[in-house]
Amino acid sequence: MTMSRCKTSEFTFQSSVHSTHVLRCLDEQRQKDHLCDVTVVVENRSYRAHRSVLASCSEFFSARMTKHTGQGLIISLPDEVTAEGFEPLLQFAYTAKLLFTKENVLEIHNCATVLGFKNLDKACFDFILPKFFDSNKGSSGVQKNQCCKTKCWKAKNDSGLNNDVANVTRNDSPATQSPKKQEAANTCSPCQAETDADTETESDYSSLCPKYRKFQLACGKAQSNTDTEPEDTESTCSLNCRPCSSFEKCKSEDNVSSKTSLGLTEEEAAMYFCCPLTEQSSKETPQNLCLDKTSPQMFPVASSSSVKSSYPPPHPYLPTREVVQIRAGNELTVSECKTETVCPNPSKERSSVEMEVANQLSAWPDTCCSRILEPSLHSQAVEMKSSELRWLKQLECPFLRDLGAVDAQVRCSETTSPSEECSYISSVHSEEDSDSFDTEGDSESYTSEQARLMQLPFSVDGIVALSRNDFQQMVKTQQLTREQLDFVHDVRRRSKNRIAARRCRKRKLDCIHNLECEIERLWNEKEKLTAEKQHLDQMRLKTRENYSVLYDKLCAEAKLQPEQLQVFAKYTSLGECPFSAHLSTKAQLYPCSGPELQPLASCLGTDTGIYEPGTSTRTDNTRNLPVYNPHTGNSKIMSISADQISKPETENS
DNA sequence: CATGCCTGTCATCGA
DNA sequence: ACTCGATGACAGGCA
Repeated sequence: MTMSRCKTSEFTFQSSVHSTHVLRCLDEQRQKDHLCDVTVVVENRSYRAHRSVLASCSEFFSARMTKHTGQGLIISLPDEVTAEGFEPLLQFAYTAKLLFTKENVLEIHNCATVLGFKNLDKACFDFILPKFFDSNKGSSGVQKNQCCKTKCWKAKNDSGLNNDVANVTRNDSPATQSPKKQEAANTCSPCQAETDADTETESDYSSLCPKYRKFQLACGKAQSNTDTEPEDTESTCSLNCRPCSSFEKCKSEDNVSSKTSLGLTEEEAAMYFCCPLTEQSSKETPQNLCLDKTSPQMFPVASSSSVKSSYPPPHPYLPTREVVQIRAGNELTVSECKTETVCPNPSKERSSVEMEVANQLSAWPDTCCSRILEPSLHSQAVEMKSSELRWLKQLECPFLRDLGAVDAQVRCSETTSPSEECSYISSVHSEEDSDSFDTEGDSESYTSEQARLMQLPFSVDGIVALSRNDFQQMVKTQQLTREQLDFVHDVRRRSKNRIAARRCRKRKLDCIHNLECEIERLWNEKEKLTAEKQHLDQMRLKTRENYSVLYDKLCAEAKLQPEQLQVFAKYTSLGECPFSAHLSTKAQLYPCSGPELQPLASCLGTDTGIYEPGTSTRTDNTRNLPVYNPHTGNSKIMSISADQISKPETENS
């Protein structure tokens, strides 16, 4: 009865990389023509692929595949579809990344429309095409340099437009947020997204400290967690607040060449080390700091993934996040990255991120970001490596950083191979995620000021993000004075420690929260058990009463003789016999009671003592005495109450 | 002005 | 020996 109500808690392990891994394997299979079961013919060219992949991406293929189930299916595409347009789409189907240029984007768009490529048309072309081909679009307002909360917040205060934007999003924010948090959330959606991005790695906490994992598990947080990795968050944030005012100029500077020795490309080095903050850039276009209200529907809202847990209930929403990436080539990559996050309002949060993405993307051709798209820099789009990702983080395209995917990938690529990923997401969400940067600005600005005074040849913002080896290598390659060296080390140490302190505090809060959960759970369990005990006690009482009634009836109707009672006692002389509760009294009340009943009562009460009706406590007026059995002629030590002892004596007398 | 909260920093410890 | 992360303690800012 009760056991059926006690369920074992369920936990869910959700891999953040599984889908990517599967997709990559499928792509490899396609390239090796392994397990491919369909041939697509376009303009006399044939492409091998997997039906399931094509069908899942394209309505056209889905319709065609379902009609033909046999092996060796060959599908010829309509004349409108060209190989130039189809190849990137096929690539997209297997990589979630669409590589396109201004020259072929129309062709791709046309093919995507014909083939009904899901999630690509609106998510990509609806706003990319106007940006490429809208001649009315000016180049003003292209600086998308702000990212960190502090600056967003400050910028917002300085800008009426941002206030408007904030008003737009304010309704989306939970009313329970503290003003500070709410402001931060309202100010800059990428910042929120940034914190969401952090949620991918907080699982480290549990691995770092088993006790936290225990608490998280106890509260079922193992699957619903959304913790953060403030380190990357901050480094990301701080790194990006330095817009590159002139890439070409940066490239020409001497320190670039020295940075290339670190394994960075010239562009990376330029991006990384010479991006002096342009005051004007951060001020002149405050509207870019936040949302673009004009593009709220650019991305379709994708379905949320779900997790399950019996206790506590999981977050009911895990919105996806789309990431726009750029590659070090002349192609633009729009990829969809579904990542586990938690936010109060998935659709709205998502839309704000989408708007930000669209907003930022719209500015690319005019910003320094566009420069890296120039064909002269890289002719080939290559896989992102950690160094690339790292310098991508420094680009002035906030959505890159703020969405956190770059961070996550950098982390993954730094710790493992690029394809071998941060293994899982197990995150605990707490509101602390979103307010990590409120007062950071002052410290950062002070540090920056100091760095300026020290005349460092690079930005101190980046040194925290560097790995140990990179940092040491960078320090070696730089001709730093003793003071500069100390300062750099000091900054790095303090930044690291600052981040560690945040993590530590967050863990502590999580731990407290989990303990509160545990307490609440245990209280509920205790109340439940108490109620159950009371119920069982009542049941027992009722049962005893029923037996009592039965016994009364039996004795009254049967009118047992003493010998019969002896026999009855013999066969019912069990400790657990419910009659035992009444024998001490019944023996005195009924006519059949008498000295003969003594063995019966004694017998029934031997093992468990004499019990009072309705109670489970043994009365203390019992004594162990030898009782003579007339039938057997033997004496037996039995526990007999004082009442039963005195009764025969009075009767005998 | 006192208080509590948040954050950065330092010192220390253990890995 | 050195680095790094975690964490307690302390101080300062802020509401």
